[in-house]
Amino acid sequence: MATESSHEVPQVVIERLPQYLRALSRFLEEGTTVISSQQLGARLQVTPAQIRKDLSYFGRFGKQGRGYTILFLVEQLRHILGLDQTWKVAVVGVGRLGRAIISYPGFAPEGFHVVCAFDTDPALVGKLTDGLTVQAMSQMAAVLRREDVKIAIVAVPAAHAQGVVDQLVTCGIKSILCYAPVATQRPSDVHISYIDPVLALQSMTYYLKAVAAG
Amino acid sequence: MATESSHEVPQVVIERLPQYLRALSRFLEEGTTVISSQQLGARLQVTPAQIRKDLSYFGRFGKQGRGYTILFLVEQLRHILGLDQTWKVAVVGVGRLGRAIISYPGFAPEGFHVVCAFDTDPALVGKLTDGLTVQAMSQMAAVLRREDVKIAIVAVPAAHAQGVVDQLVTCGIKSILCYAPVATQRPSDVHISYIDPVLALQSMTYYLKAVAAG
DNA sequence: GTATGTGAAGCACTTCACAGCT
DNA sequence: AGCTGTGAAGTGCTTCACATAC
Repeated sequence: MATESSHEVPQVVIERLPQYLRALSRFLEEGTTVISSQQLGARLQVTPAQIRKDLSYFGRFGKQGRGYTILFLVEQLRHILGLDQTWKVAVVGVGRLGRAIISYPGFAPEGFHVVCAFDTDPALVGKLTDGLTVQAMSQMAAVLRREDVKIAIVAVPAAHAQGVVDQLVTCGIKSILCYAPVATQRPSDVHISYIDPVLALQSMTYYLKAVAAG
Repeated sequence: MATESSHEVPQVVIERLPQYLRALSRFLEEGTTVISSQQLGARLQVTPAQIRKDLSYFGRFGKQGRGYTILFLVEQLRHILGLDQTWKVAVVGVGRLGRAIISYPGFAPEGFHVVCAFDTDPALVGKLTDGLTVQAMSQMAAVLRREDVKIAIVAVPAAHAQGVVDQLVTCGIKSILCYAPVATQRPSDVHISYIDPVLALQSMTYYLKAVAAG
């Protein structure tokens, strides 16, 4: 009971669970109520064994001979991932990209609510953006604590990203979604995911080039 | 000479090369001309052995006792990745997100040029968006061929993504960057990368939840 | 002395294959 | 008959450690 089991579940597994969840929700909408690992895997292009093994890290959710009751499995996955609650999110950087993130309609339905926004630019501070008042960076520590924000989205220029990450870490933030195109240093207990379309394109050209040469 | 060596280099390696390239470019800008795998790894939080191994798939680019001449290594990596040329890109879906992608200033400096945009909405077709005229989906096959476009960015609603991917595959497109939140079916020789902030957030909450409980 | 390049060892994730339940 | 859950086997990526080169 001393150590949490967090590290026994491979991170790749944790990254697949939200995909399972999303696909299962769609099956539900389509009227399916029970599903096999076979069927789910076909939709997601994952092997059935992979799905069963992934789920087995957390319990026994299926019925042999039948499959999984989708509604039940969805509930379980939402609980495992901590998605049976809402999460407050802060956006740092309210330029073109930051504004797009703030007004992106895909977060709220999934339980992620942007509740505050920060920027260094005095010309932006105090302005309303989609119902949010942009606040000064100096306010950040106090606001994050008061609002109990646990997740930050970084949308500042590359040159400022490291500084912003440092500040967020100081504020006790452990989860960051970073849109800035730079690898940032941080303590090992801070999770950062990067959204980086240019990196994605730059890997794809390797395969295009190879095909063209073949 | 029969089989291309594409499959001998692990995909994870290909995904790291653009990161190396970006970090190296920054070192160059800072005035560094020679670097060790140790120094590069420290910046990217990758082990030196990993970097040396990754590079060894493609040749010997360093000098023992010294390290790597950055300018030379950058050139080599750009060539390996096929980044020593420009690539034309098509955007499919010109809603809010599609417009943001078209006007994103980060692609062109890296050699990715959005040269055409498509949408089903007759109200959008013919309109100018950042210098591009939105075209009807029916034009797609002809335009992609004429312009020699090899990469497509999908920015349509989830419900239409599969259909669009199917059309792109029919057009011979092998590389797709997909912003729609759905896993799409496709032939194994078609590469799709997903940009999906919600999935990223949904994995992060697992660790937040675990910390809160511990 | 310093840092690369690389077989070999180590580790982690994936797939197999089958016992067990429905 | 069908499908899950899971040890065991298989695969592939990462790290080690050292010969080699400067």
